[in-house]
Amino acid sequence: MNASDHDKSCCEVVADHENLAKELLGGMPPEEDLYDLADFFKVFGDSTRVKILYLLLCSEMCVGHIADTLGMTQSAISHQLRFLKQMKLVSTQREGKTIFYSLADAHIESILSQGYEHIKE
Amino acid sequence: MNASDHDKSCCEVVADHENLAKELLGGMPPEEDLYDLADFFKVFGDSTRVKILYLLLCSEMCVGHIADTLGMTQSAISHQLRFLKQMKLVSTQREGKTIFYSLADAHIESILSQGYEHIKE
DNA sequence: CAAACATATGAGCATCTGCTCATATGTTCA
DNA sequence: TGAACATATGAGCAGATGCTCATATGTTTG
Repeated sequence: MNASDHDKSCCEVVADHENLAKELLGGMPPEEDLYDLADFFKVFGDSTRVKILYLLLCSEMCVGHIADTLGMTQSAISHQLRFLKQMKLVSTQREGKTIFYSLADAHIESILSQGYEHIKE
Repeated sequence: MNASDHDKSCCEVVADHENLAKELLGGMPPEEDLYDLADFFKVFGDSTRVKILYLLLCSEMCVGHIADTLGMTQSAISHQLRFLKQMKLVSTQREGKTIFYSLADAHIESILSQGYEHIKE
């Protein structure tokens, strides 16, 4: 069975099923935003990145320090930080040889804590 | 360079670097919770699932109707709904042959909207 | 019970992801 | 300038992911 085979009689009686679909789709953000949104949440969908974000919630940190604290390689952390930076969740500040990473978005803490509330139910 | 090779002198002077790491790790949720948290956010990290959640935000819907509205196969949607159910984001209610899915968590709307705020900056 | 309908599920496959390894880039200081 | 340090990055690989296709399960109705 593919997308167009659904017998609409299963749901409440609706005069024009196609128009309802359009109406529902019209009520949500545009397609492109939904992709961006999914990409944004992908950031939080990996435990390494979540750990990094939690660390940065306490204070800004350099790459090597994050790697040490999490017991991971500098390379792995650096790759993830690049991703976090692309997604504008962290920002950097160079001081000599070292580069400090810090959170760049105010929503992060509340998003994390709301997710945490969910899994703790 | 691996995790233990980092020369701690790059950061602020800290008396006992290892203890600081433990302290930072102690300030965040336990390892297992962080995995659960990442798994939770993984749900929002796919545009198909985000679309489903947005639809269910409007009203409960049956599988075939969701598939139709999104222009995807019944199978694809059913697989995703199973995942959403496992993660306790949706719940089901059978009425005869059809099964209605609805949101099962109050955090979903605010998590989605905070994510949306972020990408709209 | 058999046919029709709604949904669920397992296998298979192409793509994506997150790591490692080696190496490059950039900075400081002797 | 060259050595040491901090970070970035590209290639490659194993495992995860999201779909399709075929089929199974469950429900209603003739």
